[in-house]
Amino acid sequence: MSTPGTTEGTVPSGHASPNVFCEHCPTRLVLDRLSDKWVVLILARLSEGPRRFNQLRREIEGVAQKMLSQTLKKMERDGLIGRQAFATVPVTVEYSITPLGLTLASKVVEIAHWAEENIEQVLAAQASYDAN
Amino acid sequence: MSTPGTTEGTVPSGHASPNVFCEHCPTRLVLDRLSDKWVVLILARLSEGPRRFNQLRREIEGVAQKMLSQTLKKMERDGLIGRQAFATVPVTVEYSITPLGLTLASKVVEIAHWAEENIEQVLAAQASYDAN
DNA sequence: CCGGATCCCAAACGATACTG
DNA sequence: CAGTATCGTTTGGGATCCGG
Repeated sequence: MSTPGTTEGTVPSGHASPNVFCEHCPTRLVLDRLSDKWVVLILARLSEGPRRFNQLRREIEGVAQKMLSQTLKKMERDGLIGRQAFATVPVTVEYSITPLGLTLASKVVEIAHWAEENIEQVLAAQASYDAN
Repeated sequence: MSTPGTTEGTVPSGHASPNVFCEHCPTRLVLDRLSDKWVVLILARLSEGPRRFNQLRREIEGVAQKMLSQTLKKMERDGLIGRQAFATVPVTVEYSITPLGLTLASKVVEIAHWAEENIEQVLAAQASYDAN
């Protein structure tokens, strides 16, 4: 990435450049977000347009309410999505993607596409590996 | 992705098309791999060239031997990386990326780049959020 | 409808020690 | 050098109930 082959970044302009390979670099936080299993799917959905809470819940199979609300809160904190509540009764809440989130989403949907396109090769490799 | 707005894929050719939003679709396996915290970093390193075990260990700060060998084994099973042992003494093992792994790596390094480029915006958003 | 609070289990992860 | 084995801790995440 920044400085292949080294463990700490050089300093090209101002302060230490971020380097995901460095243990305590905050960029690791971003990669950790992708570990949050649902972030990828939420980003993909919201990049198509705003969604209400239960709407998202239905569209993303298998997610528990707790995980969804937790994940949405984290993503809001990270500035990836926005949240707007309408004082209807019962209350309506709408989540939307931010410009920042959209740039990440564009990268992330490519991973999803890759998964859909190459899953068969992966499954074949697994079968072959397990045959030994 | 495949069929936005629905929960199950249509069947264009042969069998059900993969759909990451579908709960039990195997494409979820791929996304789960990215949850393996070290996969991204290993892919990035190996896409630069082959590495020996301890070489990788040194280049990826903070990884435990156990996690590294576990993760490498999974990735080999998935067909993302190759493993070659040389009967030297002591034994030498070299890991390299496969053509399949390389296509995924190209997507994944973009995420890493995004992290390095946008981390400040994320940190700022967090600070702003926490101020409330 | 949109969540928060609580409980609980399984999996991930890390540290250490040991082996071919 | 390149792992495996074991143990203990931490975290993710699902189920359920409750409240605004």
